[in-house]
Amino acid sequence: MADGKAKITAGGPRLWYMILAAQRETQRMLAEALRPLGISPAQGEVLTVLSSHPPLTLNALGERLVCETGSPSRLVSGLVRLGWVRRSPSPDDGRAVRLTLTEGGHRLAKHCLAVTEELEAELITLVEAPGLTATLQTLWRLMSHLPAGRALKRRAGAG
Amino acid sequence: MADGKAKITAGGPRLWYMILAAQRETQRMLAEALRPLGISPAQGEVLTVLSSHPPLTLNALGERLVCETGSPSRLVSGLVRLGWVRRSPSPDDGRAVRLTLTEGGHRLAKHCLAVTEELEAELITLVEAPGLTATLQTLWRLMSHLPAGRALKRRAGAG
DNA sequence: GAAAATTAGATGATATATCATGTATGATTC
DNA sequence: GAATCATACATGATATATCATCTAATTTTC
Repeated sequence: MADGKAKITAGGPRLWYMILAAQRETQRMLAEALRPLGISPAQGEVLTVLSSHPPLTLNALGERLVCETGSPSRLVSGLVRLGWVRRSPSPDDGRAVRLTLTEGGHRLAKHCLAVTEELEAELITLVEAPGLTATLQTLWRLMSHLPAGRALKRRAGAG
Repeated sequence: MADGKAKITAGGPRLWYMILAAQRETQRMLAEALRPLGISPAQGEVLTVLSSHPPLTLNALGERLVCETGSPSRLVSGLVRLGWVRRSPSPDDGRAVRLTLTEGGHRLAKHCLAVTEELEAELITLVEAPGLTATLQTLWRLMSHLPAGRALKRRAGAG
């Protein structure tokens, strides 16, 4: 089986394994690229979402994350401990928590975004853009009605 | 941003998040489909690889798995405990372990493969096949030189 | 306005993934 | 053939992801 000729039918790599492999590898690359910043890919996702949105509650943050499903308490706790995120009580709901970035958190989020974009650009040139665009469109169509896809949609929606 | 128009450039969903979202969702579906069989997606991967290959050592198995990188000792231990896999000493290398499926393991592997193929067929019709083919080819090109992609290649190679 | 239902978040438990270390066997070198 | 090195696997530690449970606060219902 030569490159670019993976069969989808029985015997060829299953769809899952292709997707899983892609996830593992990109995760690895991203983890390596973010290591100098001292954060994990999941933490980076939280920082970038918080930096591009008005203050979010834990729940609203969770609705915009792909890396975790429920309310990302522990993920956020780590970032609070590192000093990048602030937890404050929500003014209008005693149950809710208001999440904001600290000064350093904002700087780090920018840095993280820059690293991510650079790595992504490398990757895109690596695989020739037109095909990748089609790929992403297909993936998007595949998932736009599933939880993880809706998380991305919410994120895009609110700017 | 409408369906099928996800931008890859800044502001649109990042490549990672699309891939991560696809992985999370397909993982969820597969886990649900395999739950009646009492195995996880990772365990299912081990079973199907073992069923289509001559007896493998732990190391050789690891080289053909996407779900884990190193030597999947613990993953296999679970399957041994369940009675689906047999660990025996390798005849020609005192360090190595020879992994084979038990009778029940073979049956379960077949069952697992059937479930997987059915689910995949559903998914493929769900997203219209031509685009998906292109997607998989692109993913394959993206990863054929990375560890996870090589694992798939080894698997395809040895039949 | 009191009781019931819902919601936000924290937390414990389990499974999984990654990294590092340890131990025994085999291969290499001299 | 003894010492060194590499390999196969197991295992401990840590981080992460998922599920279930628990508490406190809000909303709903009557």
